[in-house]
Formats: sequence, C-alpha cells, structure tokens
Amino acid sequence: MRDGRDLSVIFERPTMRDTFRISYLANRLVLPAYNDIKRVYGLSRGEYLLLFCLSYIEELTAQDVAEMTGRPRNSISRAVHRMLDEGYLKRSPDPADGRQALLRITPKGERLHKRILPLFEEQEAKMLDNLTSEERKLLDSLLKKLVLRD
Amino acid sequence: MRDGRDLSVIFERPTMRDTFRISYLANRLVLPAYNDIKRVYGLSRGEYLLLFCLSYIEELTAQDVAEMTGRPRNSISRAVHRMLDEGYLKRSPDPADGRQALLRITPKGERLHKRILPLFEEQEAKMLDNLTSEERKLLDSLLKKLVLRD
DNA sequence: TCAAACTTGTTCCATATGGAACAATATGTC
DNA sequence: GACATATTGTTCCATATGGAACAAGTTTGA
Repeated sequence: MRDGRDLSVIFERPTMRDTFRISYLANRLVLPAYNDIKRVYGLSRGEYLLLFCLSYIEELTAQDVAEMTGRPRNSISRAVHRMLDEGYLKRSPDPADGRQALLRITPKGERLHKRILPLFEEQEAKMLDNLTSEERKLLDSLLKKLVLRD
Repeated sequence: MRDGRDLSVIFERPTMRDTFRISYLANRLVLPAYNDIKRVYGLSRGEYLLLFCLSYIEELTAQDVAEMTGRPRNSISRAVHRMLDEGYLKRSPDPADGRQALLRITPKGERLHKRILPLFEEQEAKMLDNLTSEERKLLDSLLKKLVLRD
C-alpha cells in the first residue's frame, strides 16, 4: 500500500457491510489452506470438500455433498472420479435408487484428511485469537443461527 | 436430498466449525448475486469488486484493490482494462510514482453500481432476517474484530 | 398402466482464475 | 551516484470452474 493510507475503512461501508466482511473472512480463512492442499497433496477444492463431508457423515450421495457445500453437481462429480481413482473414496450403487450412488471415505482417505485438517485449524485459530472465549461462544451461536436459516 | 436426512449436522463438526460456516455463508451471500450480475450486466467478480471499492473510496490503485479484496493483482489488472473500456472507470498516472496509476469511478460506473447494490442487499437481508437487532449489533462488532485482526 | 415431469450423475464446452515471469519504475545502501 | 532489491502493473499460460444438455432411472397423477 502506498504511504499510510488506511484501506480498512472499506469494512465500514453503510451497506453490504456484513456481506463484505464475511466474504473477506472466508477468503482469508480458506484460500491459503486450499493453496497448500493443492500444492502439497494435489487436491482441488471440490476434492477436499468431499473428504471433509465424508469424514464427518459416513455415507452420502454426490448430490448430498453438492447441497452441503453449495457447489454445482458437475464439480462434485468430477471430484468423485478423481478421488475414486486415487483410492480416497469408494462408491456403491444405491439399491433403493438406481440413479444415485453411495459414497464413503476409505481408510486412506481418512489418513489424508487427518493430515490436511491442521492447515485449516491453523487459519481458524489465527482468526479467532483476538476474541475472548465469551466472544467465541457468541460468534459460534450467531453463525449457527445464520447457517441454519435457509 | 433423498428422504428426510438432515445434512445440517455438518455445521456441528468438532473442528473447523467456524471456518466451514463462514465459508458456506459467503457462498450463499455472494454467489447468487455474482451470477445475476454476470447474467444481467456482464460483469465478472473482479470487475464488480472494482466498482464496489471505488464507490466507497474515491481514489485507489489496482494494488490497493487487490489488498482490500484479497484477489490477485492480475485479476484486478484484467478487470481494470475491461472497466476502462466500458467507461465505468477512469485512470490517471500517479505523478508521485510512475509505476502506479490512480483509479476513479465515473458517473456511469456509479449509476451501474447503484443498480447492482440491491442484489447484494437482498441476500444480506435474507440472511439476517432471523436475528434480532441486538444480535445483529453483536454480529457486526464480532465481524469487525475479526476483519481488522490482520 | 403409462406418459409427463422430475432427479441424479455425467460429458462437453466456454470462460474465469491465479501463478510465474517480465518490463518499468522506485527505494535502499554502500 | 550506482548497483542490488522491491514494487506495480502486465502478459502468457495451464487449470479450475460452472452452465447446458443429456442419458438413465424414478415419481406422479390421470
């Protein structure tokens, strides 16, 4: 930045304040980790999101993951194929519905996920480290209300 | 989603909870509006961000915008050229530093921005509409702390 | 029961995107 | 003053990304 100009006034805009702040935070939280993941493990965002979702919910369809993450279905589809090839996921046809398939993470996938998680946790910790524990609880409950909204 | 399965448990993960929530909210807040902007006005995200920043701070360099938004410099550079061509921006060399140029929004750019803003405001209002005004104030102050952190 | 409407996952394609290298200018240091 | 270092904006390029159309399967409803 040239001389001492303070660009952070952008966060004080009268409208779109929360939108811009949240979007900015998301970038800061997530992009450095995705870059590392790409560089070190060769995974794209969609591929990582698969690991992420399946590490917490054991069985999901591609469509489920698309809904949970807000990514388009074709991105997820592409990612599923990559991850199957690499042996991080396995897939079985759903006996109850011939259109869809059930995805699960493999032990190899779980090991990968365990190595990746700290990258995000580090960013999150950095972001939160000037909040008191009270404030963190507040933030947590407010965010929860927002995400469960729709 | 197949039958009544509740995918929202993903928001209760023990780690990366805030990261995932913030990232999810950012997607929901911002992607629909960017799609509309692309479809209706033909502007990409980078192009819109230029309007956004320059509608609030009257004079900025491309580098300033890159820092404020967290986007890479080449994306901004590309956007600047498009917006100059369309007449939404004007640029003048910085007399004090031959490397950089000073950007300003034109009246045409301002009119465009005024038409676009409601798209975002609508999303933001929708997101916030189940928070009380107390909670909104709290959220506002917490987000402020977070964005000013680094 | 059967056709229309919808859903899932996929492929194709056009475009958005960001890293790396570069030229021009500025700054620092001796 | 001059050489090494840093910064700005740019171009080039390889890749990520998402929309649209599609095939296969499922649901709906007369």
